[in-house]
Amino acid sequence: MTPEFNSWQSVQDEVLRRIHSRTWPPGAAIPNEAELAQEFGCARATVNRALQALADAGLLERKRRAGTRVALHPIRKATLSIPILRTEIEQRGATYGYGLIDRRLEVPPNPIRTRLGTGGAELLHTRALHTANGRPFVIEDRWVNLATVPAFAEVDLERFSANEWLVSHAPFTHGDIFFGADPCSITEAEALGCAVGAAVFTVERTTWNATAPITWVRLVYAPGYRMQTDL
Amino acid sequence: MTPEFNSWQSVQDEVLRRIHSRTWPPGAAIPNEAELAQEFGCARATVNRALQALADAGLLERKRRAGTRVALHPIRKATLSIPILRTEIEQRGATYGYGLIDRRLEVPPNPIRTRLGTGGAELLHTRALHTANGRPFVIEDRWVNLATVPAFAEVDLERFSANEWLVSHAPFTHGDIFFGADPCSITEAEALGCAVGAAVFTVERTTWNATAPITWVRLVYAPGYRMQTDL
DNA sequence: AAGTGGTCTAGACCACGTC
DNA sequence: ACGTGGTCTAGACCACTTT
Repeated sequence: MTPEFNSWQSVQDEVLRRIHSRTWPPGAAIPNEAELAQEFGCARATVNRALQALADAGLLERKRRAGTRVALHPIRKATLSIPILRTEIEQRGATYGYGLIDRRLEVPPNPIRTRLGTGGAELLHTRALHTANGRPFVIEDRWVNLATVPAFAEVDLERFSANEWLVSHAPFTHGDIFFGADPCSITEAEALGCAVGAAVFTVERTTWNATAPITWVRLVYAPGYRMQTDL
Repeated sequence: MTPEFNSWQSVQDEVLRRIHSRTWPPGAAIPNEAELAQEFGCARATVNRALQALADAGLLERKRRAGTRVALHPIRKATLSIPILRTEIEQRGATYGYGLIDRRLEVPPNPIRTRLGTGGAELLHTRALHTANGRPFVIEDRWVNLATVPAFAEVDLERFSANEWLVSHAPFTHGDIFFGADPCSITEAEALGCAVGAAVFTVERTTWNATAPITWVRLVYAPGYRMQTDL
């Protein structure tokens, strides 16, 4: 007798099997939800849930009226979780440490001013070092827009990292993030205790609350750092 | 009168508003689905859909019996789409080019052999250069396990890149991916036309089909490359 | 115009984890 | 043990897009 597919996961597994076995080759249209529901002996909503998950994963392409097709070039989507730095370090089984390097009110250089759109206003510029087992792990170089987050001016940055405070007190609605590789500058090399010009992994993140810019941060990881995720 | 929340998106917006306005502060428990459904005047399934989306986004933490809480440290999840290299270059408005550098059957060095778990077997080692507007963009250094993908042995790699062929012909069930920054080696510098030791962004990806290893690939991007995504 | 996916509803049962 | 989220169902209406 026909096996039963009474959970959306089992439906998803079966659809995956047909894609991998090329029963439904790349580019082909697959039966519509109603037909599949009948074949699988379940409700259409269950099929919908399964297909939607596969479309999110990039394996199917769905359009109203046009139906559902197997993606020609399955674009894999890797999800990076971006935890606070303390958690990132502790998850590696290391002891977390933190120290403030610098904190001053000043007008940011042009590229940052432009990205944040804060014009000629002064922002709070903070620099800090996060350590793992006492060894330099990452530099946090940050500009905070006090016009959006006035309470940040009062935070005792000797004790709490800007990273942590902002995450729990200044929710953002959207932002962008860039990953790259750069040669280590002189001041960065000094803080990280590595050679000038060494290849370092960098992250630059800008966040907004609605249209109000909150902060721009550049993270410079010590040489050898790798960021990982599963597919 | 009470506004109506008859779509899961509007429910999500309202919940978001309450989180941002700290009506429901970080760490607090929020009413259960049945209560919210009644308050919002919609079905519980609609509330469920909204809360589930927010939990996926890392803003809520849900546990059976324990209920739903606002996350203390909202872990942002950035999703990177990993397209085939041709598309990545064309999306930047550049002309895509491709050239095979090398192709030979050999036993991989120990680290790669260990990662793939192929023991002392020979794998197909290919090296290729992908160009944007004729300028070196990324080196693709790849080991393919012919035991899993025998058809790959017949592919004309002068015409089709390994990247593209594998994506459409060798679906993988899972894999992992590492991002890092490395100093450019001599051979890499030669292919990319940059200085030896320059900081380059690197990606290392391993993929399996069930338990069978398919391929290991290292991508070395030309200096200055950045990977971007939105939050 | 018509067919497809997208979503909502009301009710039900279940799995899990906390109490 | 029991309350919570997780899911399934059957039916319905709607939005979109292609024909």
